[in-house]
Amino acid sequence: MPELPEVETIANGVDQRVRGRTILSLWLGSKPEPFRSTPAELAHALTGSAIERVHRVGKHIVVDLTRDPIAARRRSTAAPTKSQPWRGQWLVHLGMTGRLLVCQADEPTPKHTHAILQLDDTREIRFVDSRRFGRLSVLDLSAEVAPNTGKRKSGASSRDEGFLGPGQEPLDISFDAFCALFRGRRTPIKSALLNQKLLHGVGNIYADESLFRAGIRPRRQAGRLTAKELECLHSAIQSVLREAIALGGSSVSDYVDASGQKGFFQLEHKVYLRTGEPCLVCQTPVRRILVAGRGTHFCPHCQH
DNA sequence: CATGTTTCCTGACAGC
DNA sequence: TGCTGTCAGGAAACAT
Repeated sequence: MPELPEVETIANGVDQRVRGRTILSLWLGSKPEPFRSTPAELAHALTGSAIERVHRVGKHIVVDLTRDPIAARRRSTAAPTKSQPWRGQWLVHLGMTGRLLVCQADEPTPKHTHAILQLDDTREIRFVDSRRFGRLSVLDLSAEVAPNTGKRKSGASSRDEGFLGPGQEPLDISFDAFCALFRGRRTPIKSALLNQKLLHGVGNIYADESLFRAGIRPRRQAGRLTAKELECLHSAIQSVLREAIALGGSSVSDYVDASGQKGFFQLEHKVYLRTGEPCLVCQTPVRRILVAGRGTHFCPHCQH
């Protein structure tokens, strides 16, 4: 399932392939679940827009879009002399099984394709998602930025809480800010790590792997970790995520990047999906429990 | 507010 | 072979 390292890999791959291209047209499937913006909003933001860059925020792939004033004027009769370029963003959340693929337009369309963006060459960007937990939405930045303050209007998009919300980037967060996230929380540390309102981008695989590396049991109360343990966890999360990004993510179930390549970090997993197998450090069988409704893997000897 | 539980989806896989 | 049942999980909705 795509978490931060997988999303980073996909976003980088898509960026390399389509940066600078223009979206000529858009096709949307009939299943409504994947669309958090209306089809009209999606069409308005995407059709005719140029892709300025593709990057990652938390678990979202963010496609920065622009339309220059000349093109915008051509599209409408209004002709302001000093019009700013129109700006927007296409947000893609892959959920469990979502894929964002760049391919030739004549390649066969896979089952569960929900959106196709035709580019100004012979290629397409396709959003494919069998389980339909993934979500597509667009932001109109020109409309949502107040002219005087430059700040986004409050309440512009409560639907995109996970994207614009309070969560912090785990690779950027300072140790002090990291500690503050958990202070006073009685929820299990694993639940806190999965909470996107606290940290962006950590999912089931990297929560388990980080807790193993830090030697902390997943059910420990978040607010009761010692300073030393928090220090271990802070650096464990960052090192696990960085190593996973370097290896192109973890390919469990059917994850592939923008060109269909698999990642290699699954070969480095110490506990995730290793239930009953010997711990690679102490040989104790890896145990599986349920935390926050998620399968949770840990070594009862190495983690305290 | 904080925390726990249920729901949405389909493919994979076990068992008969 | 083909059917049925179970399970996985991100995040939102709902319940406590």
